[in-house]
Amino acid sequence: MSRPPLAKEKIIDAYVSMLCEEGERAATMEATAARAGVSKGGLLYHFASKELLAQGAIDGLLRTHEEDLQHMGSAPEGPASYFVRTSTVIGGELDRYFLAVLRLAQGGHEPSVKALEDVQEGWLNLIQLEVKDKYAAEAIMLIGEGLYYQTSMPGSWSTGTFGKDLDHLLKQVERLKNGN
Amino acid sequence: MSRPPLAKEKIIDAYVSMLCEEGERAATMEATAARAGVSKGGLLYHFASKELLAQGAIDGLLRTHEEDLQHMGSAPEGPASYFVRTSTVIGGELDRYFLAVLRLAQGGHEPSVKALEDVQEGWLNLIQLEVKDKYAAEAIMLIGEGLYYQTSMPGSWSTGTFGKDLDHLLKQVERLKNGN
DNA sequence: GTCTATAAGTCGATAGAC
DNA sequence: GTCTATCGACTTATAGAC
Repeated sequence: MSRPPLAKEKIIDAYVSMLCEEGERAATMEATAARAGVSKGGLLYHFASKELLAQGAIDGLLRTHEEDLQHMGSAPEGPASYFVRTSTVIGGELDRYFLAVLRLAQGGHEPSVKALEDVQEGWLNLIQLEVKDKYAAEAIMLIGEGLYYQTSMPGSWSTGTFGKDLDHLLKQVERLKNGN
Repeated sequence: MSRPPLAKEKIIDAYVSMLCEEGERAATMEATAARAGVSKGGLLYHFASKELLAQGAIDGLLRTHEEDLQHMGSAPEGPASYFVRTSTVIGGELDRYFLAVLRLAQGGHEPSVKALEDVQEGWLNLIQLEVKDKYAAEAIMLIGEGLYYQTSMPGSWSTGTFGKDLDHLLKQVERLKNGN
């Protein structure tokens, strides 16, 4: 896990951080290089184009997403509650990659849109294993996505209206889980 | 309502359309001028900076949002269902302004983030008049925002997974509205 | 009011020294 | 591997003709 040259990881980390904290427009190759502590030419040795840099962020998302599905599938509270609960907690490795790729997707980057669709499908499949009512499962998915919509607002890292009411929100999820 | 010079409206309309259809990055002043049928210099006579152009889009959002609150408050189905239902219907004047300002906000534009917070607060207040349970109202808001999260994906204009299941989704909203 | 021309700066990417 | 230097394209904004 720590074999590849250190510089590559530092660059991806800097790129993802800039996407999360300052948006896609600010995440230029020059700014990324400066934050990673290398020169622009040094960055381009490891990532020959901006497209390859974006692909690096997508790879990180898919890798951490697979790990997350393991945790979600074996969570004592069940996949649905696990999903909604972790939708509000920003700061983990998966969240950082997710938000970074979300920013790329919202900027029109097609491979990022595709990656997010795959991630979303993985979540929905697990939730539907627990919540048999298809439309209740979809409503729960939308609540989680609504929370991501909020955290995707620049400057509002985990300061959303709903973060502090998480326990009450999970009760609403319980009501959706238990059919009429 | 139709007093101000026609060119200004054409320019705002072109700017909003480009934000919606091709994203923030493509909505340059040059491209906006071309789409509005004026030259770059002609555009800058009406909007002296890109910031003022963005403010024009925000003004359009706040104006149409006030009109929407009237409809939402007097909707026979109630504000909550009206809100979720109209979250999936893209194409109206408000939706265009909302999506345009959302793109600006996601690009890090602070005045747009502030405007969206105000719009969101207006919606939540109306929903809470109907749905007394505060947390049920918040869950309904999140479902609507989850739908907006999907429509905010470039290239997926109203082709989301949930658009065709709207009737079933509204039944889930009904369950949240009627307390336990 | 609307245009052309251009200034001034930034972006991604290349070339070549060390 | 990492750097400096620089190119060509693009973006916002200004100046001034009509």
